[in-house]
Amino acid sequence: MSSTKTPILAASNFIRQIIERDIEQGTYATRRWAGSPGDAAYQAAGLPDPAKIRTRFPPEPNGYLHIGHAKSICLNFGLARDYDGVCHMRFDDTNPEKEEQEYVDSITDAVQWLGFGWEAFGTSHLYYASNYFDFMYRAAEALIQSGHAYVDQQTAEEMRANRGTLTEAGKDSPWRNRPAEESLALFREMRDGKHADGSLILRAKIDMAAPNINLRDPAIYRIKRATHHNTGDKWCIYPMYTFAHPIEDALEQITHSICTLEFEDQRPFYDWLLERLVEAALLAQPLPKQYEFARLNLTYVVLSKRKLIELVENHHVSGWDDPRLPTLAGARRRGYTAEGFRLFAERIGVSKADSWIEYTILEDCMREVLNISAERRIAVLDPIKLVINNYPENQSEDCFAPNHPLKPELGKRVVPLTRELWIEREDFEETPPKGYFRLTPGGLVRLRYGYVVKCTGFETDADGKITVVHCEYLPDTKSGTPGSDSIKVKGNIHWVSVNHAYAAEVRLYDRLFKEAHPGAGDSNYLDDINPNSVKTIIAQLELSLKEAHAEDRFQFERHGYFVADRKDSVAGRPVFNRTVTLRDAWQK
RNA sequence: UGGGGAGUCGCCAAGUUGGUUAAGGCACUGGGUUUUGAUCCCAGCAUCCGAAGGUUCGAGUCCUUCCUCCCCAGCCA
Repeated sequence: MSSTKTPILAASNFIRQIIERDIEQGTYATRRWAGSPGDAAYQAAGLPDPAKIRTRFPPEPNGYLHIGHAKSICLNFGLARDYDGVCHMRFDDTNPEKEEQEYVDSITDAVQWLGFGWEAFGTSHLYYASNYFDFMYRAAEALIQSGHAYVDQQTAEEMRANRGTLTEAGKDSPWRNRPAEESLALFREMRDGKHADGSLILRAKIDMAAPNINLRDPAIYRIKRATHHNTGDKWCIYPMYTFAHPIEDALEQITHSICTLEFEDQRPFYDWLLERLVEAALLAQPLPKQYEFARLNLTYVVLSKRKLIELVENHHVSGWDDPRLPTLAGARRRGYTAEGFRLFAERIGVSKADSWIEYTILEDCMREVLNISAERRIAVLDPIKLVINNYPENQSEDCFAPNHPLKPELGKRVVPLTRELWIEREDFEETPPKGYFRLTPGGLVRLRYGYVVKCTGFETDADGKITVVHCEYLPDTKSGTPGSDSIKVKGNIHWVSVNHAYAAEVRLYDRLFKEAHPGAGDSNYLDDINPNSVKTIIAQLELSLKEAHAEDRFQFERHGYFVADRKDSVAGRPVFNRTVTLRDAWQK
């Protein structure tokens, strides 16, 4: 009947095909691994690498991870898992001005929360680009000595001007052909702090007329006096991403270096650099290869770092973990599950085509996972009182509600029925629209897990707003008793005993943006913010919910999936966040 | 109007070297089950693969031309 639908089966994609081909052809079979990252000589002394492939997830610790990163994480770690390889957790921390320890902590948390780890073949594979600064420096000197790099002293403005344009070739720097010894001496002075920030820069010497702008002598090492979160003040020069990343991959014996499309133009430099370092005997073949895939675009969401920061700093949301934010920290508070994200990642696939995934796909994945895993509970979110006039006062009767309709082994729990109950305001209509089959004057409806009742009247306040609904119950119709369904009713509404309820704070979240493409065209994405993205209410919950622990997830029957907020819940007084509603085929 | 990529059903996405009727998922539409208008089950859903030509017995898969979209001119990653 149910649960066999969720198994996550990996679909074919171009990256898997490349990996399968490489494994079949033994492309990386000769690699050796000495137990940790290192240069050619070090690795050569190692054993054949037990990992069939090595991938890596290389975030810069300068922000929080979001749903887009989840795609990359699932891809890289998932590939390693599926092909007997390992995925390195690597912080690409080459720019000390932007990076902080706080971010590395939140990132490792998020990756582990998603269900992945970096312990494999007996060791941890948590690495930092900054741990390779010594090697990078060595590689830079080797490049200078082989005539493949030089120290330029043009200003940033001059460099930009001489880079040319998309259609015009650039001009050689006047310092381009200075002797290698001179560049070497200058580079060492840069390292030794003898020059001001920005006054000198190390550039690769390739071709100022290259049609690919990234090959027009790209900057590879800059002077930047900043305290690094990891290396402190040891260095005042830092490598650029362009230079550092290929080296990081090579030192770690990465086989498949998977990144997003915008790095495609960078690949020729990636290969050029590594080949030069092989010539310098610093690295050995086979070299890692870079492959690019399309980053995730999700409707009704913004994923750009700049916009996320703006939303947080300008208090459009409560913080980086606001449940409305697409950050992993936010999604977690919202109640989204790691398994749901993994399902999502497989479901959307991997390709090179720019695409926009409909947000409902993500929600569906969460529903699919939660439907199987979440126990059911009863919650009245917008209460009005229902009085059963023919039911004795001071009487209480046990009704039995299954904890999970798909898993009878989880048993049932007792919910007490009394004369006065809370029911959902929308479950009563004085003048029902066509097709409405809940409570109406004179109509019958079943109190879920209890009796069938007949509406006998209702009360309103001065504004005509319904305050109390009256009914009478039919004694022989109690759920679970013989003949209880002799009277068929289509409507089935939930309820909570007034005397046995837990009045709790519940946050009803909706999407943060009301437009599928926030800020599309000339509009400002901030103007597309949904003013009703959260509604905080006091709901009447069945008493058992009072004991819920932070991050416990439930399906509130007929409403949706909710989670006890991991931040604001207190023992004995949990607060709930709505993760996602149930599907609703009833259009009102 | 330089370079690099991408265009297969509303949204994703398979489609190995050209070979019967173009996978699958989501959405949608019918029908069934159901004490959640949920779930689940069944059925339907591209004569067509950005366009136009061409090669071939045969093309989404090869060739030509064209169109559209994305990325690149940080001492960011």
